[in-house]
Amino acid sequence: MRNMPKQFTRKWGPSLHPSRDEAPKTLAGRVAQQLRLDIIRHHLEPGERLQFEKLSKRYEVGTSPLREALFQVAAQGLVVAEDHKGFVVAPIQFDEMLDVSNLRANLETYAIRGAIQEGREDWEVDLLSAFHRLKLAGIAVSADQDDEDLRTEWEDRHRAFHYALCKGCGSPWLLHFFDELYDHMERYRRYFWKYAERAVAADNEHEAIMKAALDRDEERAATLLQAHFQKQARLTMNLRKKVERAAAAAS
Amino acid sequence: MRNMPKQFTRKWGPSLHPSRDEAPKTLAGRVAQQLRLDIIRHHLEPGERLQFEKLSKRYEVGTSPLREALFQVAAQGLVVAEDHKGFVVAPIQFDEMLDVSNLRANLETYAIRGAIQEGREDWEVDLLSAFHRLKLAGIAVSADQDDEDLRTEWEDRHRAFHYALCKGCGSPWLLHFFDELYDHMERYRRYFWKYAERAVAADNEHEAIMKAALDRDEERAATLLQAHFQKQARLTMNLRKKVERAAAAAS
DNA sequence: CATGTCAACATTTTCGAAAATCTCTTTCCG
DNA sequence: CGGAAAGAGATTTTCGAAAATGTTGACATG
Repeated sequence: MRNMPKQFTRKWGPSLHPSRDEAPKTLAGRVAQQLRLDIIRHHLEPGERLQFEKLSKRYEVGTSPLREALFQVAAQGLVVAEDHKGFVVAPIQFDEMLDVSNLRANLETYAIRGAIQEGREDWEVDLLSAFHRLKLAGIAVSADQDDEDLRTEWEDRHRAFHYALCKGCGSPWLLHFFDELYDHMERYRRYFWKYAERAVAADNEHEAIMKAALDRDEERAATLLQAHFQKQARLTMNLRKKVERAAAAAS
Repeated sequence: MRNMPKQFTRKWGPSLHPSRDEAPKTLAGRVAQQLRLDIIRHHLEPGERLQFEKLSKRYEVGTSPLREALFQVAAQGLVVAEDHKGFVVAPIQFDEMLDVSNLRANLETYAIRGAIQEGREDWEVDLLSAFHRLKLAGIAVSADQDDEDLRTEWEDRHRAFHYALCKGCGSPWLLHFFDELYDHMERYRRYFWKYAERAVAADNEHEAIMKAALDRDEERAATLLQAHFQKQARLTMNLRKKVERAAAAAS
């Protein structure tokens, strides 16, 4: 046993997406995380060119770590790299948003089915507390719709809730894709903050989904989740028209 | 119209995974592709440390492009990066293989449904020719099971066939995930070449799936595809036991 | 004998400058 | 006037060396 090659003894998990909480020890990693946040939160505009000189000043690093950070974020699609032409913040593309939303619907449905079949006790506990935290943040936001920090807190907890739903499925690859897709979705949702009041709080839907999951009712949970995504997609498609009209009028 | 901000006018698509055919113009990109192939084809061993000095000689590049290449491949999970400790070829983990396989089954089923609903004429044509090419390669391989090049050709066409199945769905994100997952799957499949005769050629299954797709019979296609994956999973799980017994005996 | 500390070494990470590539303007010719 | 060619300028990409970090083994200590 003791002489088995090390590829068999390593504990498994893709260890891809760096966990949101743990800070990387290298400059490149830190810059990558800052970049991600700056893009998701629209501190960097969609379509904006990312020049090394400017970013070097902004993040106070040399070209090497900056370059590595850009590649990390580019692999995720939040920036696009063109050979010898540099990097650009990924543009806003409503068709892509729909694609992301549909794929999320599929993946999370798959995940919740797995979680309901295999999820253990701590999955239930985490899910329950994630929902509670989301609910409280929802109440806070509806009290003051314009507070950036409250909305950001809500976003974080919303992500945590959906993540908690999926977590029980025990598929690291799925959770990795979840993270990548959710980053994009959050960016799109934040994009609409500028153009419209917050989409109707869907916490009752979240609660229904959670209850179905805790009841281990696979079909009900799947149906509710699909409906949840479809409703969100409808709402954002309406906003899309609004935004495009506004953009057309401005020209 | 002409003054619309550029994020609306860009044509859409995530443009993530660099297309397999088009060669990157930067050193880093080229090295990344070579690295991918070397890992998938086991020219670099699972678990092997990737030291800059050695890789610098191997690929004849400096540290900067090498580092960028490693990050690109690390984002895909074929190598894992540890801060200040360097890079390692992703280990072989059978649990992960099962995860990848299950996720592929789900994603490709989702894709084939979309393709059957929305796929256009050229999708059908591409699918048909991809199958034909796969079939021919299968015949060639069964004639000489030990020819590396023939098997590699078969692998390429097998990927192309599954890709052609999914392509009609028109979801760039799904196709991106497909590429990432398939790279891992191919690596695992090649891993078994060393330990076992090739898994039974499943070209009759491929043909049945293709026909169902061309008949636009969504349910039949989905069922056949699921069965296809389940059968492959069973086969590889058997091989897994064999490999693990061999590894245990060797120690 | 086990445990902790320190120094020397190996390796990764970062920096700053040189080389390569692209872009934009100007110029020249049909 | 239109379009190709050329050159200046801006930007990205690459290299090689310096700085930072992790690792190993010897030595001292409980």
